[in-house]
Amino acid sequence: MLDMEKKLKIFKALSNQTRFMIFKNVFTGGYTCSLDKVQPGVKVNPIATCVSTVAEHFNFSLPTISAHIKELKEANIITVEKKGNKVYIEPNIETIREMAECFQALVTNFDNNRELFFGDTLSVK
Amino acid sequence: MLDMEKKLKIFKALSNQTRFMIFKNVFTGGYTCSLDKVQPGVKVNPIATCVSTVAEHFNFSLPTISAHIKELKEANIITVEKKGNKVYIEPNIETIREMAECFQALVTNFDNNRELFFGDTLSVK
DNA sequence: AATTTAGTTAGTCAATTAGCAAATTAGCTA
DNA sequence: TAGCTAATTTGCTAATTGACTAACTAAATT
Repeated sequence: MLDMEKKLKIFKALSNQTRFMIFKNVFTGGYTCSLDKVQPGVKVNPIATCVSTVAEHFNFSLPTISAHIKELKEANIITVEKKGNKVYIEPNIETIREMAECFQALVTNFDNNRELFFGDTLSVK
Repeated sequence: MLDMEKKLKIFKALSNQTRFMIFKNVFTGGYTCSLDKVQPGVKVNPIATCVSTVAEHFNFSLPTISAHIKELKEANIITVEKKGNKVYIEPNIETIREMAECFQALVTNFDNNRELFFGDTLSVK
């Protein structure tokens, strides 16, 4: 379960446009870099990318992108794994699934409460 | 549909602990202030609260809380309505529903892609 | 009409953030 | 081993954020 502190980190990580775009592209596999460069025998998720490949797609310096990726990692919405001198980045689907569940729980509870206590109406006299 | 700019605002709004707590309590109805003070004939959501009632529950000044509420409003995750000299605050369930759908769509697409393209396995040789 | 209540606006300040370049570390390659 | 590639760390700056108090506006109460 995601406690408040973890949620705050996730929201903060996703509140910056650059990080949001990195996340988007890591998540949708837009910047795949691993399959064509991987050493024989190295096991890497085929949608993984790496820091410099991500950086190629932004007009920001590598250190800036690296720092953003670190923040996404610390929010636990991506995972990173060093193989050789590259750092492979993958989406952390479990955290996203939990976020979906949190928001959905809010909606469900809200609807249930409204029905149970207020007869499914939003206004009172 | 929530475009990127709207999502960024929502994430930013929820990335601050004070705003997160305000949101939580507005959403779960913890700080109800309206029913016992409402004027005859004034229609207010029974789970609505107002700015000063929220502020009572925090060790921050009223202007600070007011500014936080403004940011939550501009992120469209709460709505505010002035009645007399009070501002009643309500959760905006529709935006939360959309957030739940966005995260769920990400999860669903990820699972589908993995199954379709990678045979439901995360690693390749 | 004067006072109180509810809330916002304006101005200030310290802390944090997001960017950069330079230096450093670690691993690969010739 | 020397040099290249990938990434991180360090130190810097400008902009933004989150808090405050004081001053203000608007509505309700006395």
